Amino acid sequence: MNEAGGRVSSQLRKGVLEYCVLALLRDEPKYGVELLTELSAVSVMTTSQGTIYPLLSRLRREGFVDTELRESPSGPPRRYYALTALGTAALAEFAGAWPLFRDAVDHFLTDPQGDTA
Amino acid sequence: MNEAGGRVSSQLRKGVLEYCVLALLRDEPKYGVELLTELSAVSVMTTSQGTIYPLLSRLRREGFVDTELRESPSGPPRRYYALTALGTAALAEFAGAWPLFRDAVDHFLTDPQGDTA
DNA sequence: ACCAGGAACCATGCAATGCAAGATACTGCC
DNA sequence: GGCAGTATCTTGCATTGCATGGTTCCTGGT
Repeated sequence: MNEAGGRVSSQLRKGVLEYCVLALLRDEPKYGVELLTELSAVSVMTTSQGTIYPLLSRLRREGFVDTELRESPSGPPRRYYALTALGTAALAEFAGAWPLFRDAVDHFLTDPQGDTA
Repeated sequence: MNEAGGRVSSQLRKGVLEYCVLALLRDEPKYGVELLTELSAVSVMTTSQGTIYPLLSRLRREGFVDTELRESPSGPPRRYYALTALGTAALAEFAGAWPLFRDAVDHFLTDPQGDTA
């Protein structure tokens, strides 16, 4: 029940977080906590470890990312996630569907009756 | 199954459909099948009775809408749904949260590293 | 009167996904 | 050895869209 980004934002994240993560990995491999940090940079996308790790596992299981364990300069080893060709394609598919969806919601919010364009 | 608006759009709808319905009711009460038709006008929002009726039941249970049974000129009676003050407030809350969320996704899709503004 | 068909509504069971809470493991410092 | 900090992962749960099927009511043909 956090007020600022509460129930609404939580439901909004469904099905989008996955692609934000893929987008974050577009340029270079990153590890879990790093992704968490970059997501938090945009407050509405802030999420937790309990969300990100199952999500990353699923992405790996479905072949969207490859993983590689690397030693950390200080701490336990980090698992780095890198986009595969399949992951790139999935991201592209989302990038195509998103504007349609976004404009649809904008449409309903601003002009529900659609008559007085 | 529908490929064009398949798994991606389906997940995108989660948590948004509810508010699109509230937006549709903003100006005047409407009944189930009518909402289904207006949603379908924007293809990515197309959904089914199995989605809309449980959703409308929930909106009623939570006090976002009031219902009124009216006779139909031809067919069984129609249950009309009208926005309550609570529903109007929920819609306003969503209308406030949506632009933040929308811009966040746009940000990740277009500039995942966010450094070269 | 009777039956076929369609319009409208609703309930049940399932799948996908985000989340809170907790468990495990590795490193460095004292 | 013990403690703190970083990082990964698992389990159980709540929410929500969806497919399927069933019920009620009206209309039209015979």
